[in-house]
Amino acid sequence: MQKVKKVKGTRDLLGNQIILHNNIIAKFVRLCNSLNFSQISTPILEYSEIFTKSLGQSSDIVSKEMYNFEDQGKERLVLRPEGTAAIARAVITNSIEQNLNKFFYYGPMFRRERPQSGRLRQFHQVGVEYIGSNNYLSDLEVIILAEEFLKDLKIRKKLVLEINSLGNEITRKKYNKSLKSYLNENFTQLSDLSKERLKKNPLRVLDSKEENDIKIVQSSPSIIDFLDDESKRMFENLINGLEKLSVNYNINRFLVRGLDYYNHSAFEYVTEEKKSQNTVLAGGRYNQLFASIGGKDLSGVGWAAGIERIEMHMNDLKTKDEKICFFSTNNELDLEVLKIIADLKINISSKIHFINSGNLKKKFSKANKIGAIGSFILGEDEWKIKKIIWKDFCTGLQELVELDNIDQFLNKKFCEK
RNA sequence: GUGGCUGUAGCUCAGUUGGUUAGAGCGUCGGUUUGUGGUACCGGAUGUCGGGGGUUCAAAUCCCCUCAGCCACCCCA
Repeated sequence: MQKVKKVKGTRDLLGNQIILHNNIIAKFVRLCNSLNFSQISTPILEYSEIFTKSLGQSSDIVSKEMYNFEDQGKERLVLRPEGTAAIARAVITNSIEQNLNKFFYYGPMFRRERPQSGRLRQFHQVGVEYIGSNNYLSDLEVIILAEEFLKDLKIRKKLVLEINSLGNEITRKKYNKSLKSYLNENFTQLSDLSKERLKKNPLRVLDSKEENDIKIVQSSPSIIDFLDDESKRMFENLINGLEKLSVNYNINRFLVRGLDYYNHSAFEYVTEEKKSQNTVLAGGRYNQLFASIGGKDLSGVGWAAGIERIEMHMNDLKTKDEKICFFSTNNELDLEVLKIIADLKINISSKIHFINSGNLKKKFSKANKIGAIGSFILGEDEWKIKKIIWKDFCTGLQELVELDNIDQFLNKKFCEK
């Protein structure tokens, strides 16, 4: 049985899934608008260099996960793997670098990985970017937005906010050196994987999952001790602010970033479930991003959340949409029924469904099966006197409604709900 | 990219140590006479047992290959 397949790691959204998906976005949009973030939508296609220059050649995203191809005009294009770099590009190309830009966005992202729970090749993100401010208060503002968003979705309590500072470039350089020498002292005890990581990106050893690595890492030097005065002040201010705002957080000195453009604050909302994909929302500050793709020296802070990962922690929603069916007793009246539906001038949340086949019994049965709360039935006798039957499926009672009054009848019956 | 598990009707699954026409529940369709559903009863249809190859008198069942899905590593949202 060879059915047509969908592309690996992609999903069709239908039924309750797309309702949930749209709900999440709707809540996000409402919240962002109210905090004066404005929407931006950038293309899914970008030139490869937008990401290769900003994320870093050595990052996994660039080195092996990007959908990267040459189009018919011999241009190197990619399906965007993330939002931040693309938005930075948009800020530069639209010449709005001098503005204070508060953006929010949502849409699909693409990474060619092996799919598993909470990981897809086409996935969807919502995110915000606060660009042009180097003030820790902006960090706080986007974190508050994240807090409100997660509370609105009723998943905040399932998550822990972890936060760290990566300092600036100088701190990182110094710290890297110290960490490297520490790890080299313990080289023989490291896992093979971490030995490899030590060469490519020593910071990554910090979030290894190997038991032995974790032990070694416990007594490694802490990046927080390497922060220069400016970075230190920034981090302290941020922590202070979180305290003042009663945001629950956890300082996690092992929290690092795989992408080159991050510095200073880094934060993640994670679940403590054993699931492997436990990051739901992640963000931080970036000060080298703009320069890396040829813009002014701008700084920003932002985060992105995976819609699919949010969904994993949400309860199944019960859709309680009311349906009202219309059908005839005699198929010759079907066009009349359709005309009645077309002429309705109503403002109700219930959905109108026209049943167009089967004998009368079947029609009732169908109406019942789709969960209708009641039906309008047009019979020959009633049609002659310009009336239609309304049957309430809960009570089983019927009444006759004047066709001229059907709008009022419906509005009155279903409006207050 | 590496590893583990799974693949039988539309869906959820059963299928005993290889043995005749491959099963159940749900769903679907039809019926239980007239213009009335939800409940009940009766009946029908549907599968190249993921695909290909092999072993055997005989394969859903054993072996090999392949594809797909799930899960984990890597990495990340």
